[in-house]
Amino acid sequence: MKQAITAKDVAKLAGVSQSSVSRVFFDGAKVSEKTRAKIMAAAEQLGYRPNEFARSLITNRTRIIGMVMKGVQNPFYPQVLKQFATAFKEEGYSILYVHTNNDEIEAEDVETLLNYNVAGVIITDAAMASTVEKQFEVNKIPVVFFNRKLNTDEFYSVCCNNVDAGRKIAEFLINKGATDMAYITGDEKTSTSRERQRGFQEILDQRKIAYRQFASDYTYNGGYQTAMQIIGKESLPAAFFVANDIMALGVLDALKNSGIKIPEDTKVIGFDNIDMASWPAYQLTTWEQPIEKMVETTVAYLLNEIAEYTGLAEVVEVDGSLIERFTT
Amino acid sequence: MKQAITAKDVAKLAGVSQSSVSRVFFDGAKVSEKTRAKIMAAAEQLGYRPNEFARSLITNRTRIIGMVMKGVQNPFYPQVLKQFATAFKEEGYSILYVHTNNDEIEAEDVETLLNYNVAGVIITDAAMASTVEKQFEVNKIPVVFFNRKLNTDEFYSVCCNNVDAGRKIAEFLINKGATDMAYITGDEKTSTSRERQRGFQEILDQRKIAYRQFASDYTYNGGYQTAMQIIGKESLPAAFFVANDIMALGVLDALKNSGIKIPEDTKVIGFDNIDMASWPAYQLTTWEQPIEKMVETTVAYLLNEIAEYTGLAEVVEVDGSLIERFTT
DNA sequence: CTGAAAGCGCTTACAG
DNA sequence: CTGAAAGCGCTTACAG
Repeated sequence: MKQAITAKDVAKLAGVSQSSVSRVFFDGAKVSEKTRAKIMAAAEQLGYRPNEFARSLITNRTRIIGMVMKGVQNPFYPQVLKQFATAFKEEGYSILYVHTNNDEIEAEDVETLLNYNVAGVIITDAAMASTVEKQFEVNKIPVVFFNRKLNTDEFYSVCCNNVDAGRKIAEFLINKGATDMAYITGDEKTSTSRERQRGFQEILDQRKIAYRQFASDYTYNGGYQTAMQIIGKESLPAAFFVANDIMALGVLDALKNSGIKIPEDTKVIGFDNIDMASWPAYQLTTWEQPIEKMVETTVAYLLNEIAEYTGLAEVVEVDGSLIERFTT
Repeated sequence: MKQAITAKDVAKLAGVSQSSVSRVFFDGAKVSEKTRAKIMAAAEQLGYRPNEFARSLITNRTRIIGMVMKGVQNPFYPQVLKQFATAFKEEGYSILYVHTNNDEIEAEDVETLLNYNVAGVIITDAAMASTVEKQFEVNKIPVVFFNRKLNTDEFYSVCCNNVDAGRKIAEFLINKGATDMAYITGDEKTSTSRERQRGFQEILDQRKIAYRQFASDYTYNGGYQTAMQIIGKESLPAAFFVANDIMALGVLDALKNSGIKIPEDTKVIGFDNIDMASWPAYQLTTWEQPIEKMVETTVAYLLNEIAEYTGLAEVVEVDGSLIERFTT
């Protein structure tokens, strides 16, 4: 009842074979201009669209990209999703959105991706077990970790240059005159949090500047709570480097609520440059992640791998840049 | 090369027919426990998964829900996306994410949805031309407008009870002693903005309370700019009803930046109850949209229509509730 | 309960 | 360049 119009119908109306209809709608096939015109006219009249499933069944490939996301509460990710959706639409690919509730991508989600035989997979903030990895590999489905690096070097991964950003941030704060500093971590299982920390601490150690670290979780509430605990118990550091913006906003609110003046009493710098960082209420100095470049890189890689699978594993690091506002 | 394992392979290993393998993996088909066990064992050993495309081709239905979104910059929508993804995953459905850049859903996006023969469509903040409507109808694809109501009554639509919420908000502010009020609109093409306004103004008119209206656009920056213009030129109203939260935050920041005390000098109430509304920096009084109930209603409707298409068009309005914080 | 067979709507060698 | 035909991996009447 659904999908009433098939290539056969078009063929009949146009007075040609079904194969010719197929050729018109399949890129790369040859048809004479004359038959093409006849077929296009008939197709238009009937409202024909090729059945994507029949097509996928026979070609054994799809034009679907699996997008695995977890942290939609962080505005960074909706932004990323939007950009991927837009970029892939231009290339004729659609997005299968898979929301995972776990740190690690769930078996069920992998099933979904494999069932739909996705052309490629982008994983934004989840990890992946090595058994899962094998499944994608066996099926020659390229996978990109976006904004995450795994411990193994068996994956293609697109990140901001986090270590270097940490270094630059340290130097920036030193130049601002900060003499002791605190790093508020994100989820410590993530490469992003660890690498930002590494670069940051490296410079402070070199310059013999006091370094403290407080564990948090990449959420607004986490940042708020962590800052409150510091304010209650510890001396105030001269500057905070907070592992991402949304958490930095929490830190900022906690400090302000406690009557601490920014940037006079202490300074705060975040990471990501989400929209809110530029809001008048915050005016957060931060490190901009080059989302566009990261997305471009990811799309280019996936399209290449789709065209010819190589399984290339590599970590691509794109440079971000400091955005100075009023919290430093 | 991909999708190496088919039902045939499993059948061979289990010593049964391919039809029996199919029956084991197709809900509702009957197989004896004995053959089922044999087949399951073989399937597990080989890592068999039914090919979703072959399945869809023959049954002429899919387990894909098309999700059309525009405004991912408003944190309300990522929240909605997450809840839909989670709810549909439980039902065995996947989400095809379609990002539209237009107010009206684009022809290209409709093509995508039709090509994938989606089982149902959810449209969150875009409109739809009537030609498009027909296409879904002809294909018996159920469509839900989520948080939007169209001018025509030809669609199923799930909303918060916006008119009533507007009334309640007016009464609430009157009880707080506000004697003249302003409504800051969202995008005026949307039903949500107009209906919230209607209920709000209705009560003010009844009580003969001064009402002003300022056009804005549902974004943070829009709220900020609109408030700034009011502050420059107009007398300050005793209370603002701002058509959504993200814009209310902009209004709040503009007021605060201008040295206006809240809730003493003026009051502000938003709409949605996004996470940020509860942040210490804002503590925004707002109207909570019952996302969960709205999602449940939508999912239930779609599953019904998928099971048996009726094309039922109805506007379902779910009641929200006032969340009082410190801006009123 | 089970198997053989038709058929879903396409793509793609293979002839002509 | 074009058509007839095989086949992708399933579901589903139809017999037995």
